[in-house]
Amino acid sequence: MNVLEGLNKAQIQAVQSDGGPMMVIAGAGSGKTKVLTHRIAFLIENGVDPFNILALTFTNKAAKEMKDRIGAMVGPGDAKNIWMGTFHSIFARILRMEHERIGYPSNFTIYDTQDSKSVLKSIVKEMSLDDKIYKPGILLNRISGAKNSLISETEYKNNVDIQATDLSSGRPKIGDIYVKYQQKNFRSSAMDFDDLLFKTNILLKQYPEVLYKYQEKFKFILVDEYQDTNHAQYLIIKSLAARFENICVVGDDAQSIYSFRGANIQNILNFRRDYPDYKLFKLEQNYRSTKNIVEAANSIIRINKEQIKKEVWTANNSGEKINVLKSQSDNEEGKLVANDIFEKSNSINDTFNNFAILYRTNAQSRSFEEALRKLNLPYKIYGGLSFYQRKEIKDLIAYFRLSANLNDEESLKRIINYPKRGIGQTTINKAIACANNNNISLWSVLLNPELYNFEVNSGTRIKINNFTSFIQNYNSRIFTSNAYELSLEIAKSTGILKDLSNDRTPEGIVRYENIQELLNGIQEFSKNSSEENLITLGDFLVDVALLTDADNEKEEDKNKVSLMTIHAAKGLEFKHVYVVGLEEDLFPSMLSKNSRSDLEEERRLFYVALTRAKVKATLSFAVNRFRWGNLIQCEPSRFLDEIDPSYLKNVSSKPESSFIHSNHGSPLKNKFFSKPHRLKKVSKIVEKLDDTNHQNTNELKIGDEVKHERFGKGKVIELNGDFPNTKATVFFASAGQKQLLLKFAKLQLIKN
DNA sequence: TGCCCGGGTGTTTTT
DNA sequence: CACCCGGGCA
Repeated sequence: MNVLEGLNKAQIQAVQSDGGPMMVIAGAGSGKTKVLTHRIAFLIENGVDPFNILALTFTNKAAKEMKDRIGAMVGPGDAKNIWMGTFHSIFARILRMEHERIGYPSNFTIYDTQDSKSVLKSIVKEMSLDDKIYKPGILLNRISGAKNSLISETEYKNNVDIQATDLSSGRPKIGDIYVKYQQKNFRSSAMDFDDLLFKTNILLKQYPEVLYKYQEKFKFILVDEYQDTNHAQYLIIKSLAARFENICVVGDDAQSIYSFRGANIQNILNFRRDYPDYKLFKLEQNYRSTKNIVEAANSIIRINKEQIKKEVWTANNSGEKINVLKSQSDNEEGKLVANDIFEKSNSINDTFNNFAILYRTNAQSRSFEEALRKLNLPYKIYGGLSFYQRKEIKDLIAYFRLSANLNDEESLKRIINYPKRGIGQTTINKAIACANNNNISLWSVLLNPELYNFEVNSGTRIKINNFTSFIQNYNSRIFTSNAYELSLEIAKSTGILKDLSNDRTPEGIVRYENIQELLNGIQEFSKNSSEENLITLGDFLVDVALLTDADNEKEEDKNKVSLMTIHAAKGLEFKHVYVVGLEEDLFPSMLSKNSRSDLEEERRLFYVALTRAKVKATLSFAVNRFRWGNLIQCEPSRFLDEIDPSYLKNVSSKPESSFIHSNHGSPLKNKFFSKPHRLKKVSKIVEKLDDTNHQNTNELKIGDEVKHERFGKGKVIELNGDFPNTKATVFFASAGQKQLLLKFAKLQLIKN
C-alpha cells in the first residue's frame, strides 16, 4: 500500500516532510492519527529502522491501534519493533532497564493513585497530624504538581515561595510529608505515576552516557496529543530529541483539556522557541462531522482568547441541526435521552455502538443507566471504577505484586490478613513502627522480628511465619513459572477463590466473576508461553498499574451505547452524540468559574464533546437535579447561549412521539436565548477580563514583580516585541528564568 | 480481633 | 445519596 494514498495535500506535506523539528496543528476530525501513522510508515519505507522510532501516545489503546494500522502498511514485523506507548509505560520500561543508576530494583512496583493516597494517609497518621487538614487528595496534588515541575522533596522544603504557600493554606508540613513519602516508597521499592517521569528526567540529566544511548536509539521521535503533555514530559522529549532534532509533535491547542494534570499550552510555545527553524503544518479540513456540527463548534471555540488561529472547515453535508433537550429533572433527562436513542436506532436502523452519552462527571451516569436498562438498551460505561481498581482484583493482584516485590508495603498491608489469618491491626501497626524506626521495609521486619525489636507473642509469630513462608515460595517462582499456572495456584491456595464463591449475594457473584475474568486475562496473556519462551506473572505485572479499562475491550461490548466522561471520549468519534448535563456549575464546573483559564478549558472540553459527533449532536440540560442528596435548581449552561443559534433546533421538552410520560412539558421555546440579561452579563465579564489582560500587557515594565499561576512569584527582567506579541523574560524563584508570551501567560502584577 | 451500625463528609476531569 | 471511618459490642 502506498503510504500517501487517501491523504489530502496538507496531510501529504506533513507525512513526507524531511526530518527535523515539525509541529502539526490538527483541528478536530482532521486526520491527525492518520498523519501520524502514515508518517511513521513513510519513515520506515524510506529506510528508517523501526527500532529507531519512538512514538508517544496518550493512551495504551491509541498506541495499539496505531501499531495495527502501521502494521497493515509496512508489515506487522516492522510495526512491532517501534517503541510505541504512553509516556508512562515507555519510561517505566526504560527505568526497569536502567534501574541500577537510580538505585531501584528492576522489579519495582508502580503505585496507582489509590496506593499513593493510602501511603499518604498512613504518613499523616504516623506524624499525628490532623487528617481533616492533611487530606490525602490534597497532599497528592501538591506532591504531584511538584514532581511534574521537577521539584524534588529537598527543593520543595527549601523553596521559600512554596513554603509560604503551604503555610498560608494551613498545611506547613507538606514538605515533611513529601520527604517521608519518597522515603517510604523507596523502601517499598515503589514508584508512583509521577516518579516515572521525574526519575526519567533525573536519569537522563545525571547520566550523559544513558542520555546518549537513548538519543542514538530514538533517532525519530513522534508525540501525539502534544497539547496535553506536562513540563516533565516536555523536558524528556526535549533532551531525547536534542541530538538529531527529528521531532514531530501533533496536537490541537483547542483540545487541551488536561491542565489540571499539569498540561500546558506553554509547551507549544516552547516548541517554537526551542526549534526556531521548525516546520509548521496545519490540518484544517474536518472529515468527521457535518457542517452544522463543525460550524457550531467553531462558534464556541472562537470565544476563547488563548488559541492558535486556525479555520476548521468541512466539505461534508450540512446535516441536521443540533437538538436541545430540556428536562425537569436528572431522571427525566435520562429517560429523554434513552428514548431518543431507542427511537433513532429503530427508525434509521443504526446499531447501538453508534451512540454515545457524554457527561462532565462520572457521577452523572446513574440516571442514564437506569433509563437505558428500562428500555432494554445495551450500554457500556467507560471509566468510573476501573476493573483494575475493584477491591477483589486489587486483592489478588496484591498477592502477585508482593510476590514479585517483597518490599511492596501497600500490597503487604492489603493481604497480610486477607483472607483472615488472625494477624490484626495492632500487630501490623507495631511492625510498621519498627520498619519506620529502622528505615527498613515492612517485609524485613516480619522476616526477622528480633533484629528490629519487633515484639510479638509466639502464637502471632507462628501465623506471621506461615504467611511469609508461603509468600516466599511464590516469590521464588514468580519469574520462573508460567503466569497462568501460578496465578491460579495463588487464587486457590490463599483461599480467595473459596472465600468469594461462598458469597452468594449478587455483589459476591460479580466479584467471583471478576476474579475469573482476571485469571482468564492472564491465561490469554500467557497463551504463547513455552519452555524456551516462558511468560511469567512477573511479565504480566510489569505495567498492570498502567492499564485501563479501554485496554481490554471485550467482544460482547461491541454493540453497546457508550457512556463516558468527555475526557474519556477524547480521540473517539460516534455518529450520534448526546452531551448532557449542560447546566451552570456542572458544565462549566463550579470550580472552574473563578478563573478565566479554567473556564476556557471547560469551553475546550465542550468543543471536544461536540466534535465527537459525526452525524448528529444532541445537547441536554435539566432544570432540577439531585446533588449532595437534595434537589437543586439549575440554570442552563452558558455554553448553550454561546453557540450560534442558527445551528440549533428549538428547545423541546418532549420527544417527538412520546410513550414515556413527560408531563409538565411546556415546550419553553428558546428559553435560554430569550434571556438577554444573562448574555450581557457574560460578555461583560469577558470584557472585564480583557481589560485586566491588556493592562498587564501594556503596563508591565522591567523590574515588576509578578505572579504566575504555575511558577509562582517572579521578577520581570526583560521585555521584547510589541503588543499583542510582547514577550517577557521573567525570573521565578521556583522555576528559574522563563520566557513568556504575555497574551498567553497569566501574569498577575504584584508590585511595581 | 471482628463485625455492625451511625454519623460525618464530600464531587471534576486521569496516566 | 454513597462512602468511609470510628466507636461500641460480641
